[in-house]
Amino acid sequence: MKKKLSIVDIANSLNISKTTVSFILNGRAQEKRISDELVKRVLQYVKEVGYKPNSLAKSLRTGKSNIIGLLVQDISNHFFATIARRIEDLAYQSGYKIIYSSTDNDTQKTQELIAMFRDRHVDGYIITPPDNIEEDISDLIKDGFPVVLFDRYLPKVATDYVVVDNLFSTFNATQYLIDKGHKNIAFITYSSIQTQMMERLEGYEKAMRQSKLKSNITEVDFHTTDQALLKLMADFLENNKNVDAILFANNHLGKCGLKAIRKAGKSVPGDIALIAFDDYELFELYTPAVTAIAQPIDEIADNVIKLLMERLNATASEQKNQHITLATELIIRDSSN
Amino acid sequence: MKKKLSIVDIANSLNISKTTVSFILNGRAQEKRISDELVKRVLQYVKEVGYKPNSLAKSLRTGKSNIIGLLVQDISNHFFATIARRIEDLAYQSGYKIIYSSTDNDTQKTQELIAMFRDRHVDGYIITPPDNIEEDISDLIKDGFPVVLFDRYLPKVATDYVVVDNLFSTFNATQYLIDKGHKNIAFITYSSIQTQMMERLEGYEKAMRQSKLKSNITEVDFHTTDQALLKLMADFLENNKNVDAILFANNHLGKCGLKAIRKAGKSVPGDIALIAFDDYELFELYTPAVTAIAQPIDEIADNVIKLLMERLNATASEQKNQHITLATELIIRDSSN
DNA sequence: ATTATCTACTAAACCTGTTTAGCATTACCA
DNA sequence: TGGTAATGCTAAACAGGTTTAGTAGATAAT
Repeated sequence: MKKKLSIVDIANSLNISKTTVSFILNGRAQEKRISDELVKRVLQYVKEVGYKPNSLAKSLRTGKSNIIGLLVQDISNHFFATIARRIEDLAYQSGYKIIYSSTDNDTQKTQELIAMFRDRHVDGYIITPPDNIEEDISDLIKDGFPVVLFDRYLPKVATDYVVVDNLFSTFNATQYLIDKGHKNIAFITYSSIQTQMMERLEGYEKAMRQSKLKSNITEVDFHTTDQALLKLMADFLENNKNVDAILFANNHLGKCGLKAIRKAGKSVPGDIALIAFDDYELFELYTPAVTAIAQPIDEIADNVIKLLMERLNATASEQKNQHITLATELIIRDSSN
Repeated sequence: MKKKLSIVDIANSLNISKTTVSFILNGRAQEKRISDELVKRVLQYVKEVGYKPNSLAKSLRTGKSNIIGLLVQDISNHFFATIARRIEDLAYQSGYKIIYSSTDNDTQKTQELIAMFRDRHVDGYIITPPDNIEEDISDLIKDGFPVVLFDRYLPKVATDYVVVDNLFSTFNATQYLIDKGHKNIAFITYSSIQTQMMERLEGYEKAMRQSKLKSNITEVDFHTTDQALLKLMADFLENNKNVDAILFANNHLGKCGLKAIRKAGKSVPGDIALIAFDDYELFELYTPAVTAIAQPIDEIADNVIKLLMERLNATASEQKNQHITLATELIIRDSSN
């Protein structure tokens, strides 16, 4: 195990001060009037021996880390995994690394993770915030850290965010079902006060109201296990035989709903029409395919990174907050019916 | 923005030396003969003001970080995302944080990521190694870092790993197809020299050989885009009309295969029987459901963490390497046929 | 000739912890 | 009573960088 070189080793080998080496490596040679000849000599030597500054020491002194903290609800969920992946790639291209972790929508866990990120001197934050996290995030912002939220936002916290037009999306999807002649359209969602969920609910209700149809809303607890969810869906189908269409508020609910419907031996969209929020390979390949509200995954990731980079590069820390709302696409797959 | 407290602030407030504070906070009070009374006073005060040591400074001095580096092939792939998620949870329970990143099976990217992890003083590594990474991983091991591989291993590198019995899995799956009367069984895989892929191929070939059937193997490049893959699969179906069963070497190939088959208007398993390596919700819900070789995802994660924790806690760095091979399960879903 | 300015660097402080080496006291023992 | 041991704590070095403040010598200006 050959010992790692330090900046002092470099300085000693070249008989110069480590200050000089530091200035040169940080591109401050000109500003510090270090001769071109010496700059060349140092860079050459550093490359030759493969010296890499210890970034812990660097972060300790500068308070910067070139690391972005990414907190998503659940990294094993396809929607978040795909966004995380793209964010990782884009950040990487800008010279930033990503540390990510799942919040599980758990406030305390999220608080701990934020504390850990702060502790590791993360430069910026990308977060899908759980409930009751307003204060922690406000603290981050107050302390000057760039924070970009996505998927949902916090009405009480002024910062950048990227969301989709949830209200219109479910309104539109519900209207689509109504136009196809469905009357008993159910909406299955999580009982949540998060903006995206509230808006999705509202879109559904608005469409139903406009057509003077009766709403049928089921709210389930976020922490329900998959098994319990399946049971719940089965019971729902059993007790709501008149329902001829269901709109699911996210991909996980849609997935479990599909399973339950399949178990119940119902046909889609013959017996019951389905629309799920978030598209999914599953919905595309299911026979017959399930109509879905597709979120623009790449665009979301692109905008999140764009906003964060703007904040990271901003000299004046006082810039306007930007709110980006992207359109979704209703991917109709049951048109044959 | 209230300034963060440092250990010096604590020491000054209590009129004692920071050395003493450090010893107490690190549980070395007894060993260092610090009076119980002072210990109590310090702990009380630290709790009161909410002081948390700066872990960067700590890592810089100790070389330890309580962080584990996790490198998976692709975090947006369901198999890896689920394992990563569980590893994250388990590590968290043992007081470790996870940094993860996707290798994309790209050797250079992986090398850079390993360098970054080293640089951030990661304590241990969990890796699904790409090709030609032997030397970098050997270096890690030589330098005393715990390394656990999974999904595949490197024959030339002596370290812990957790894999599944790939050879038997595909042998068994192929035999199942043969027993059901299929004669023209194709195997679609990536052209890869990675152990898991080689073994899967071998299992297929062995079963075909034993039954004196002719192998039909298609190897595609790992970096083929989804679109190209779809085209490729379509062409395959077009040019192999006699094929009555296909075994896919992983979930992604299986997924694309399904799409192609659906486009070609073929029925499963009527026209063509399918088995995919890795189970997937998609395969379960597809109509009719697709038979799959399910890997024991939880068990893989559990064993990976177990091995890594054993190494991290080992006093004698010279312990035996452990190789764990887990069984898969052939989930038969087309038995009706 | 003296002072001011510029050039090309560098010594030392700093970031925030951990660890080593050691220093007063008091207690114990012959 | 002098020497050793135990007790309870601390000063200073250290990890590996960045940044501040400054210095020595050459050149220019007054």
